[in-house]
Amino acid sequence: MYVTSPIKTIESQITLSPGHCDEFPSTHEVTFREGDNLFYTGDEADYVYEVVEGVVRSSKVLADGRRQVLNFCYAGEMIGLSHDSYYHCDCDAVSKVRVRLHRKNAFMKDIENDPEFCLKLLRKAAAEVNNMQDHFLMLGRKNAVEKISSFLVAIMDRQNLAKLNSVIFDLPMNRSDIADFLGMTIETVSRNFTKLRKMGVIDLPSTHQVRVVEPARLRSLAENKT
Amino acid sequence: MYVTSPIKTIESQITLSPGHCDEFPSTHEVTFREGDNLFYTGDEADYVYEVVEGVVRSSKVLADGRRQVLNFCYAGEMIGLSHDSYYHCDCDAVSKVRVRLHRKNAFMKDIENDPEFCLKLLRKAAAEVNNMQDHFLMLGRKNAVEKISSFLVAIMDRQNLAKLNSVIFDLPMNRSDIADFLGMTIETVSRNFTKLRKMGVIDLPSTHQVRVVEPARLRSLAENKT
DNA sequence: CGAAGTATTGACTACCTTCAAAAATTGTGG
DNA sequence: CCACAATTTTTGAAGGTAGTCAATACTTCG
Repeated sequence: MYVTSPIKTIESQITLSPGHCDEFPSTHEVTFREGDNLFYTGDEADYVYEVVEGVVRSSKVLADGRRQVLNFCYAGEMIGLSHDSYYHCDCDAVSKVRVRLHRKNAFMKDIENDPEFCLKLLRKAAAEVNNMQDHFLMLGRKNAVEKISSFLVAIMDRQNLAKLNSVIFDLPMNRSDIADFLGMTIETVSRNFTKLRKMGVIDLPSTHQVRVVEPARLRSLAENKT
Repeated sequence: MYVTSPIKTIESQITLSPGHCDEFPSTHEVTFREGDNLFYTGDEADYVYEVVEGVVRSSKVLADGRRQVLNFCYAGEMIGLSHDSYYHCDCDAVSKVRVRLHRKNAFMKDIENDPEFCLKLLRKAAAEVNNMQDHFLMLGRKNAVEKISSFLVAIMDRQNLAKLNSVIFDLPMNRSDIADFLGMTIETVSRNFTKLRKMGVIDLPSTHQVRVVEPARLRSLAENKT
């Protein structure tokens, strides 16, 4: 037996479809409002979360409060699969969120009983590692414009908006989330959104919407200085 | 049947022991000299590499030459397990290196035939994702001193030197490698090694050796400003 | 409509980078 | 083993990008 919707991600990014885990009601849905916490670092990792609707944010925080956003999880993705029995990041709702909770016990049993499922997960984990390595390159080596550009390109690619000439999409997260994801400040994020707008590469119909006017140019800005 | 030495890492970090893959001579050893390339981005990923001796470096490079070192692999660790049929990073010998090559076909077969092995790999992948997330925090949010401190602490922990009061160990990689791993320049790396030395936290018997005089202080510097 | 929160813009600062030179280390040939 | 060249590392000085602090504008929500 399989659940209906696709399952994704370890710590938010491993994609598997179709999912497993419902011999019993080992699965149930919960709703969170914007800003609500799903789990904290150190909590017992009893569940694996599958985002059904909305966007969640995972993050780590230093003792003095500096925060790094690790990922934004969209519908169809999973978060909270840990290598041990505790969560290793905080997880919060960026928007109103509906999630399906999978009991970890049942989930792990499914993996053990289905080698193909396990292998698929492993392959997705490797793909995820590769994605994260690209993020390393961005955090470590790209400047502000390149970071913002990369961020927007990544969203386009993730939502299969890559091939369109001009695209408009939502940014459910606020400037603070973006800043903490890209390793910069909200001011620098804002300044560089403005910069891209003034360059004519993007337009900002509202603070939570982006129209990419010149996708090709944005893509080249994401990698090189121009 | 199992190979004798422990196997580690997907893209260098997933640890499994004991390893598999030797029903046939699907495994053989090769030696590389310092600076030699093991594989490049885009090469056919025919082998999974297990480091037996020495240290290898994986990295990604932007079009204009900016480089991000992704990881340093020590003896017992593996690199080159890709989610598809190509490598996604460059891999080079930091020192003289002996590696055991595992044919990918055989390796994958082993995974398929041994659910326990696969699950172990998956768990290690999740642990690795968590490690990489900590690296996100470092690249995105830590300053120069904190980066150098974190780097040294990570090496100590990796080599189980954590509990000693004063430790001395080798740094096989050069300043340029460290800079590209931590997302800074060689000058900043050098200046901050000097800074930590002048603070009395570490000593530098040679450019490729570090003595940690005050491990506890180094550890606190790795996370907070002091 | 007013208050609170978020985003943008501006002025100034700081940290890291860049450019440059000196010092130290490594490698090579006599 | 030493001398010299090449490379790497360290140190110095100047400059730039992003950060900080502060004020204004915009949005959201009661």
